[in-house]
Amino acid sequence: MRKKMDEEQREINKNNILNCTKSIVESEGFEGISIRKVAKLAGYTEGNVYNYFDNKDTLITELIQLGYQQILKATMVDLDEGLSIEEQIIQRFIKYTKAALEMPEYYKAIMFSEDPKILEITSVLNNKTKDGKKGIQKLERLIRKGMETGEFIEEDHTLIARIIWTANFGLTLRLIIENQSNEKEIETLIEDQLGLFFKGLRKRRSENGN
Amino acid sequence: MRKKMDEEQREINKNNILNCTKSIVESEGFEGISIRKVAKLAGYTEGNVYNYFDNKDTLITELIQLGYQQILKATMVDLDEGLSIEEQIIQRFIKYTKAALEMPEYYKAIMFSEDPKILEITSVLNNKTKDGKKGIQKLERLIRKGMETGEFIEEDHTLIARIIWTANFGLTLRLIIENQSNEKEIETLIEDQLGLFFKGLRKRRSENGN
Amino acid sequence: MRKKMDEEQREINKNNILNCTKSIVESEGFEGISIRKVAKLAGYTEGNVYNYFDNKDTLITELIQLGYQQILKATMVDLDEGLSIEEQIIQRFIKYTKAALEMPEYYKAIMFSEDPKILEITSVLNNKTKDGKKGIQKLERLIRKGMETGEFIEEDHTLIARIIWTANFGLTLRLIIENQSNEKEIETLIEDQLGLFFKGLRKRRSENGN
Amino acid sequence: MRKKMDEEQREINKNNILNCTKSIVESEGFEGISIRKVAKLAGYTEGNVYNYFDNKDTLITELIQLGYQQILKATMVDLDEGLSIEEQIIQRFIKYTKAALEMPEYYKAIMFSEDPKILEITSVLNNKTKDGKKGIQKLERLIRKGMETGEFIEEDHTLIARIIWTANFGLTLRLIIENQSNEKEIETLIEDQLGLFFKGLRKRRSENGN
DNA sequence: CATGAATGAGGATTCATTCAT
DNA sequence: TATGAATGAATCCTCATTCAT
Repeated sequence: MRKKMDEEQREINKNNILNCTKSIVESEGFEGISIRKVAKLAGYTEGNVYNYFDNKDTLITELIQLGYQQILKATMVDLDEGLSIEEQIIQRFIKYTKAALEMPEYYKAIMFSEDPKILEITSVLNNKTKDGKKGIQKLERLIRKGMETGEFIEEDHTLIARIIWTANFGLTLRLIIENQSNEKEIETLIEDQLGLFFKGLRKRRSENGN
Repeated sequence: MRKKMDEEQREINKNNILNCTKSIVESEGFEGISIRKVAKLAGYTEGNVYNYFDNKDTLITELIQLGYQQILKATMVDLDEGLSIEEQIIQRFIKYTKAALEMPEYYKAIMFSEDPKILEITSVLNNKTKDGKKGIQKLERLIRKGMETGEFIEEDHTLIARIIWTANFGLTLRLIIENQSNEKEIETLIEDQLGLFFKGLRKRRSENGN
Repeated sequence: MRKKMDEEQREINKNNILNCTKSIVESEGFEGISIRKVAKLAGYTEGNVYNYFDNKDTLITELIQLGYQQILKATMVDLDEGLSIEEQIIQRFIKYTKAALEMPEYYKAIMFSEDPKILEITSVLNNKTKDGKKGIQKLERLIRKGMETGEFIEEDHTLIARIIWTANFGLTLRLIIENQSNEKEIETLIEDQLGLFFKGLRKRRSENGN
Repeated sequence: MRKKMDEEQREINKNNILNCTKSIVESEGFEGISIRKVAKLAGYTEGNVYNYFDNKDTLITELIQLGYQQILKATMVDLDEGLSIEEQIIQRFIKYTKAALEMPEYYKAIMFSEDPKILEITSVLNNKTKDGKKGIQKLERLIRKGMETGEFIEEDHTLIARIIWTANFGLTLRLIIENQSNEKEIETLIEDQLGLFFKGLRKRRSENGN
């Protein structure tokens, strides 16, 4: 019982540290992280931080993993029923991008990490990684489904997923870097980019069964 | 006359410093830059670097500007004659991406800079910026031309340029971050991504009204 | 009865800690000792170590005492019968030196400690110390015996013991520091050094008065 | 001219730092050295120490080299003429040991360093090192000379030198560690130890040219 | 007895920048 | 122009020890 309390308290403290670190990242960028600042902001002694994280690197790694989960959670929310595959994909990307824009520095850091542990989650051009956790696999499945239902033309669904994902990734980054924040414009841009893709993907009647 | 020599020499020295900084960036990443290292590598004393650059920030800003020019130069090379607009665009993006992949750390730094001076050059979603220096403007012009010649359907050429540019940007970054280096694969990915866009852009006979 | 168990357990735990510390010393040197590392290696928590040792210093002192006993034990092993005093001394020194060379860092630490408690055991040039624990006293006795049996010339046996002991001490240390490990060479060096001494100590017929 | 001044000043500053470090060593032992303390004692900023020494290690290495030179200088002083080889050796060892006893902590550190650069100078059991600098080579030469002049019996002079050197080394260390400081006693001990060796080395008439 | 969080000081090192020369 | 010593603050990290639980 006591043990459980302690475990809980520990978890709370770790999260406290992580959240403080996150707020540093958002205000000063990722390179602004220092154990000093983190400790001060979290109300701990510098040394004590090391009771929760072995070193700066593992702190950062955990921070990034946490951030990625937050973005995924925001993306994986339930959608309206009855949407076409195309519409589902668009809705998901809009949610994803908006979540990213709410923690821009953080998102950049996650997506730029070359830490193998992080790349296992974030990589997109690489199929050597475990399944399940990765966002692009959801997209892949949707695209395959669209091909099966005849909504899309037959193509290499892995390739298509990569093409679309990276495109939205680039757009999201430019939105962050160029500090665009008009919600409507953002949605439009995403829709237009995806729309242009889908125009090439949609099965038209003339290609149909005749 | 002597004055002129001095000016020239000064320019040479500045470039020397910039190039040395660039090589540090490629080997140690952008955060690896320090005046100490730059000075040592360039064969100057620490203090003397400050005779050429006010401070570290201006050095970095100039460095980024230089890097962008180098990438643009590699992109703006002459192409074979007789290429369709679509082919021209694809060729340019392949060249651009390859140039970026040859200086990956550098490229990331350029594209991630939020320094206003740099953004003036690199921004893509923003039309408040100056004329001809920017790469996306060349793309815009090509797309407009393709619309005028009837190769593409009529659309907002600025928007289309942004959509395509950011897509390739995202792909390029993932190639860098995930450290993909197979030239053939890279070309194929670029071609496939752009190809999917153009599929939706190409004017087909049935849309041709005649 | 229960109390006794506790006492026993306590002793076991202390020895566990001491042995773990010893292994740290051998792998990282004496300055590598930290309560953290000791605790982790011994499977205790940091704080708990303080239930067994008042502080780092007493831990180290006890450690050194333990080490000295181990070396003495290795030295005081039974020898073949029928050896001359000279041969006995040589055999003992070889055993002693080899034992030292098997725990080099540890041996250095023991012999370099200026902690009074340790010096009580290790000192050699000082006669103010207690009785039988000390290695040099065994040597002294052997030399005196050799003088009594007529194997050696009459001399100040305390002085001779010191001379010989320190000589072997210096040799042992150089063997450790210069990392010599060839067993045969080591034995030869010890034998040669002691041999040269004994050459001056042996009673020759011409000095024998008869 | 200016350059020369600067060089000189630099040398002065370096020596200042080295001497301050030396005094820390004598008062707190070798493990007491820290850049913080050195800087404070020398009146510099912590960071500035790094303008003179690349890091703590090189500072220590230079410190040890300096110390060894000081001991050697004290040892290599001119002796009275007309001394026998044996007497010369004894005199040198007395001077050497006294010099060591005047900087005990320092001496220990030098003789215990396993830094290759230092071992090149201090090693005694190893013949792979350059000649000239090393103290034992002087001893070797004297012994060989003693053999050539017929003062000593014929033996392996390298081996004899090692035996004698390590013996005195051990004695010196015990004098330091057990904090013996009576000059007369020290001299006697050294003389007695060497004397016992020489007793076995001296050529006696009966062994002489028979 | 045992836990492990917390402290506070100290460790080496690096850095951008200034300034007298 | 050029030098490089000097500064002062910041970096990450480790440590012995204490103490409430």
